[in-house]
Amino acid sequence: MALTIYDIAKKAGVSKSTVSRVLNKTGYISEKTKKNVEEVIKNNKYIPSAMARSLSKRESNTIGVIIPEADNAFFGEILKGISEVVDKYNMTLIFCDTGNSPEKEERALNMLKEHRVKGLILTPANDYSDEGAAKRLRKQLRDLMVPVVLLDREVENSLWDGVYFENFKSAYSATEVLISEGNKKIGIITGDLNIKIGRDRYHGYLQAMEDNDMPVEDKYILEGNFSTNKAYQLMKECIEKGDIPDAILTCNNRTTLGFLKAIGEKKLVVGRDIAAIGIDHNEVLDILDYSFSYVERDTIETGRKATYMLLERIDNPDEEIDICIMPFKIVLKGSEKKKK
Amino acid sequence: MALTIYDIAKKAGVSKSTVSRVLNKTGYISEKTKKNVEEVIKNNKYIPSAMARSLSKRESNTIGVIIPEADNAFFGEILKGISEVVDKYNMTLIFCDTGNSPEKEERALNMLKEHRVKGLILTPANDYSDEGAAKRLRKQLRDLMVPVVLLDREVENSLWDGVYFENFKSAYSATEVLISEGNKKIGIITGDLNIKIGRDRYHGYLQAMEDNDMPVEDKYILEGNFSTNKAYQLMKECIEKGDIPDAILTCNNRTTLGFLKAIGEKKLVVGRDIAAIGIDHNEVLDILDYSFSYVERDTIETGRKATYMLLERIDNPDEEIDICIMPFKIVLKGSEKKKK
DNA sequence: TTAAAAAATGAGAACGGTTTCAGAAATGAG
DNA sequence: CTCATTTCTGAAACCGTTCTCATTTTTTAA
Repeated sequence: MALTIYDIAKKAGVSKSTVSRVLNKTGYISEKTKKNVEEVIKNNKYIPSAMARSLSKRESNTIGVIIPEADNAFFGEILKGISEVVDKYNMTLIFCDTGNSPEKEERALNMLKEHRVKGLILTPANDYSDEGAAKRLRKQLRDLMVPVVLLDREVENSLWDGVYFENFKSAYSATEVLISEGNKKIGIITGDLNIKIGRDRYHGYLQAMEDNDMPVEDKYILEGNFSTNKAYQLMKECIEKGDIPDAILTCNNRTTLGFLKAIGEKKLVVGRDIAAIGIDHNEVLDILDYSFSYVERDTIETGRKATYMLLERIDNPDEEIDICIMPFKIVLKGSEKKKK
Repeated sequence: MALTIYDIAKKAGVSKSTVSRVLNKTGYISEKTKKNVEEVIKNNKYIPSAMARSLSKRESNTIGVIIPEADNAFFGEILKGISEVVDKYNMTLIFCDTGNSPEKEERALNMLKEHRVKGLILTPANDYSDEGAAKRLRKQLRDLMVPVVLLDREVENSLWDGVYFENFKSAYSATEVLISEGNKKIGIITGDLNIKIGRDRYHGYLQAMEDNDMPVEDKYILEGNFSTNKAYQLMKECIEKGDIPDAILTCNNRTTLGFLKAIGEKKLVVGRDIAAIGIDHNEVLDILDYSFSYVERDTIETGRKATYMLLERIDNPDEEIDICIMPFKIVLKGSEKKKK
């Protein structure tokens, strides 16, 4: 077994109180004993037990992170940002991937509670739009009894801090770009409409259309679910029906890829046969010089921001709820209009 | 503060020993008290403290994972695989991202030791080819005093289990594909040659060339570092010099992208002006129907495998060292030859 | 019926730290 | 030189569990 504080005390010929003082730089200590104890600690490579310490201090130094898909670059980058700040503050990060399953999420929450985490950063498995499920999640979070920062996906009627993106507005703006470029028949491949961010983007599109007196046609509304494959299928069918819109808004990075796949397969060219703009940046498209306009947001920074907010909240539990909306930027690459 | 086992005992009118028995389903207990205690636990939403439990049992249920770049899809997928198995066995995962910095890595190791993790899955920040640094890492790992499974990057002369890829062989095979397609001047954009996997791939290339009596020309050996940008710069310069090889082997996913960027920028077409094959799959290329041949490996499965090996090792500390080499598969898409 | 065995429970030590308290040693003021 | 401070140190309680014993109660066997 690893050495204990008592072993060190014995070797150094002092009491464990003294060792503890050296360890924590607290209270009075003579330079001589300090040096001596430090020596013994170093020689024996003693590292105190975080568990014992937490137990004794009745406070852990750990935060929990629950995300739905680590293998999605979007969340990978967010995790990176979180990890950066957690490391900076010498804290510990317990990681859980739910694979978008609410059951796994519940298990993860219990596990984090067992570990008495100080706080939690959470992207819910889904946003529990069904009120029963949302209620259940809210209850689970309340039972955790620690600060929570929601990330990317809201939980309606919840009282937690959150870092979100401007879903409605970014879709609205992107749609307006398509409109202002003179596209007439403008369609959308939506995200999952069971998820709020999916709905918000869809509504942003609808609103932009309405505000600009553009007709919204059902046949150009392809109801997807944020996956590459669904988007591909929908777009493929759409093309096969022989009636494609002038322009399309794709609602996330994967949807964009599915769209492009269908387009490519049918030998159509974006920016010639169909205009398009997407939400989310696909780094690869730029690298390949594949001109595709998009709505960009800084994911790594988002992870950092969420972590700072959590730490802030841990220190000030009684401040007002803080919601941070990360800005977006529209990057035009030419795909937003059909060149004649 | 959260409830303790003692609170529950009081409410249930029993001793904490009894509550502990109910909690752990151990020892004798009458059906009646059991039901009663369970009731109280449930009503009060009592969740025992993992720290106190670990301390008492002198064993944690936690493993550590250290990877260099969570924002790299490759590691994101690996993390996904690890997380899956960790969850399956109801364990806890402490996550660290080193950003390829040995200093951060050392801090991470200390932190994990503080938490008395049961085991560690590690992709070293670099492989410490410089013997001094390698020695230091080996020492740090030994000091951890728990099982370690290395992932993707070896540490020379270490005595740890590991899950690796067939770096030499896959580069060898990929190079042979280029050779057998009749390409004469075959070049390579290497990975970081300070890292063993970088060297191994490079040596695989060299060996394949030698075994097939192909001349290796310095000017076609572009020494990269696994990054998109470096590969881009190198390839760009190469093209600008006006003497490009017939075929190129790119040594990882990012290198491939950098290569493609340079190629595209210069209006060259892979499979027409230059043949190429890469190590690592870039999902996007397939989606975009961008025919690029590559060496594929199953990353999520690799994460799972590493975790199983770790758990196995934790249970059987004295078995022989286990090294698992994950298989690779060459997927040809046509880019491996120049169509005349 | 009775003694032995089995079942049920609680008391208390232990895990490895921190922290409060009290006493001893050193220092300073008068 | 004495007394009050200040500095230094250790003893012991505590954190929330598990686990070993010991004790009591119940069951079983003879």
